[in-house]
Amino acid sequence: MPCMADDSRTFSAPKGTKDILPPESWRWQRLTRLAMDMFALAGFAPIVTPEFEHTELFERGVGNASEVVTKQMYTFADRGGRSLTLRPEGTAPVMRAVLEHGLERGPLPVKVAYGQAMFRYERPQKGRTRQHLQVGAEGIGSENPLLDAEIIELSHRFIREAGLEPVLLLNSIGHEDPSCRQGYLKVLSGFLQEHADQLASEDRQRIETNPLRTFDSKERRTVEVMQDAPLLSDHICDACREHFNEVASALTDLGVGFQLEPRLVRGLDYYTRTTFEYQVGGLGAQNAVGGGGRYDGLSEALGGPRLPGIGFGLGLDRIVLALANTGAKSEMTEGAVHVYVVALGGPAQRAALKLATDLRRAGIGADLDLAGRSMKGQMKDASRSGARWAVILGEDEIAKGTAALKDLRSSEQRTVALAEVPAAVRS
RNA sequence: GCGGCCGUAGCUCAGCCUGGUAGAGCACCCGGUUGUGGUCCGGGAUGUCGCGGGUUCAAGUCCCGUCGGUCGCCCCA
Repeated sequence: MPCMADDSRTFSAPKGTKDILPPESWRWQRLTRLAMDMFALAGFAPIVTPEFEHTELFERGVGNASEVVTKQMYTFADRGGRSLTLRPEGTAPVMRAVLEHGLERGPLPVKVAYGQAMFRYERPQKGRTRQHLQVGAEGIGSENPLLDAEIIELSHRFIREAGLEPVLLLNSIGHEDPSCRQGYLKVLSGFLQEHADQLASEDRQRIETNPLRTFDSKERRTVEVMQDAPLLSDHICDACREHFNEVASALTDLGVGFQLEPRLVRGLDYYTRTTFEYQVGGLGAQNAVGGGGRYDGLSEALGGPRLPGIGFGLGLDRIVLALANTGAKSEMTEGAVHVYVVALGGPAQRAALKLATDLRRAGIGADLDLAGRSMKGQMKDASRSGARWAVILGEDEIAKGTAALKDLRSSEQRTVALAEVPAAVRS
């Protein structure tokens, strides 16, 4: 692959970014539309937030202890000296927008959906780039466990509709209170201290900073120790347990299969209670195509009122990657061109452009050759374009006000009046 | 931030070990048909062999550096 970063004549895309080119770009567009349409059918309206925010939003929202904030943010100072950061995740910006515009004073829950790029400064590898596209939805302003179920069912259905068979992992991580998660963290820290000498050194450091994350470790020694670690699910408060049971039974009602995963921990600090993650194969070292959870304390962390909510984010890049692995036929090559207008001779080109334009104005996909190809070349290009019909305009046809209409599937050809072409190709 | 592998035509890659004038397939364009595609046949264009330095009469090939890609660790969608 030519890389010309140090060549003065050409450029390459920045490290960790990529271009999405035809024909693959069709699949991306289709998936994004499918997501936003499905979310809309469930009452989630589109929202668009800025590509960058005040750095402080993520520090306070996502959490200073999280890896995303400490190591992975694209932070820069603008000309006014403000510290800004390219959006690394979608939920904090949405909550900020809700609070800024007082949407929480309207009907609740606020239900919004997005399809936007996220930026994280990481070492690229399979399924991980520095800019990736996520589709997601947020339901803000309700504690009802049925909202959890609604959100989870929606994300689950989208992944399946996209063509994957995900495993849904479900857990509750309780809420921030001595009677619940904080109490548990003391128990867990105690346990980790006791076994500190058996942990991998990197995990030993996390006892102080973020003990929950030791459950994520892939170090064999740590994993073995964690087999016997006390589980959060055994220590959450009654209210959280009840909430979780409601979510689980509602999901069962809806026919959504899930797997309880008491060790599931997610990387963003704002999560409370319900957390979930979707896993599929074929992603290399990565295995999650998406996830989400409740963030009942996020609004208050940002200085707003108590405003519980839940949402999810799904990585389009990983979904596309996993799809390629299923061997799912990529019928993504077909564009929207239905008619290809073949022009014979320079003067005919003008008539061909006119006809193609008329067809487009009538809502019919049409293309033509403006590169000066031979007739054979144009017919080949017509075939390549995926068009069903070829309309041939030569001197004879123009003189008579007709066109030769060829069905590219059956190879049948007939002559029709020029004005009747749109009607003829509609059938 | 750390480690493995890889940079040769638009794409996939051979050539590198054993230094001697740059190759294949696919794709693209033209022709085989006074105006007819998807098959077939013939022809054609295309490369600072990632970049910089070193060794040598001679470097795509050997050595050093560098940039990039890729996969993994960490973490996450």
